[in-house]
Amino acid sequence: MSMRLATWNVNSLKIRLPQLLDWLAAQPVDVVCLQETKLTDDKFPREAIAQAGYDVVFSGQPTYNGVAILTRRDTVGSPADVVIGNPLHADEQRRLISATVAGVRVICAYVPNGQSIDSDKYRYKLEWLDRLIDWLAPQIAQGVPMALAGDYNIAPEDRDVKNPAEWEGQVLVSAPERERFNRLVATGLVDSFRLFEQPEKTFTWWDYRQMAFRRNNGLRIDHVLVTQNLRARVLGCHVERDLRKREQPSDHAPVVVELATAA
DNA sequence: ATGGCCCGTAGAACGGGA
Repeated sequence: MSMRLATWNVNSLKIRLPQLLDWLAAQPVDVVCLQETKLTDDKFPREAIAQAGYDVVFSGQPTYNGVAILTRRDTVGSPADVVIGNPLHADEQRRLISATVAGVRVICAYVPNGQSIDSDKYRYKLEWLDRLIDWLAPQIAQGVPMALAGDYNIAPEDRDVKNPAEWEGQVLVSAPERERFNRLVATGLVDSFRLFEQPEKTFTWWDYRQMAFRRNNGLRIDHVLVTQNLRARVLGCHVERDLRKREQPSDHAPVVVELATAA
């Protein structure tokens, strides 16, 4: 037995809801972490998602950000112990929601983009990641089985970038961001994707411009990190690339992890 | 070519995303 956990930056759930429902109907996953829902809570499509067989918890705001966790009712049940945001970091931006699902602490994260390295938004990004580490590290040290799934807005290594030379020093690949990613890993996490042999040039985001997807000019910036105590249960990890081929796609494709059910 | 596209919210040749 196993359960499948996915993360997907939908870039507006209002626009992407039909694709989300199509995807879940064709290929049901048990847990879905969404980012950039861009919906206030009163506009969240709770009913449509319930009719698809999922419970959902969410935290949104107008125009920007917004996160949600969907759980398949007949396999993993409802999300428990829901926490919105980071208790150590008062933040008006809705970028974090977490819940316990089938014994796993699931953290759904939308890491700030940073815009450019000379921007205030970049400093906010680094600070935000520091506060995330401050919050999660003690829980990881205590042995809480955890999956940190989301849009990290960080390509951890040059092999996660189609054209590293073009990106050198830029936001998404800069050394301080990668240092935060590595520090997060060092608290006791592992990148599910790298537990397996993967096709070269596998990415999760492609710019809408310049036919970037057709040229596979992308970056791998969406990740599912899991605690070491879950490592042996990770059966696979892949990018759901086909969703990026659809009409009116999100610029991100989902990442899906298959996790063996606890013995 | 210091831009190309997509989204929400205005009601803007805009801000933000990445």
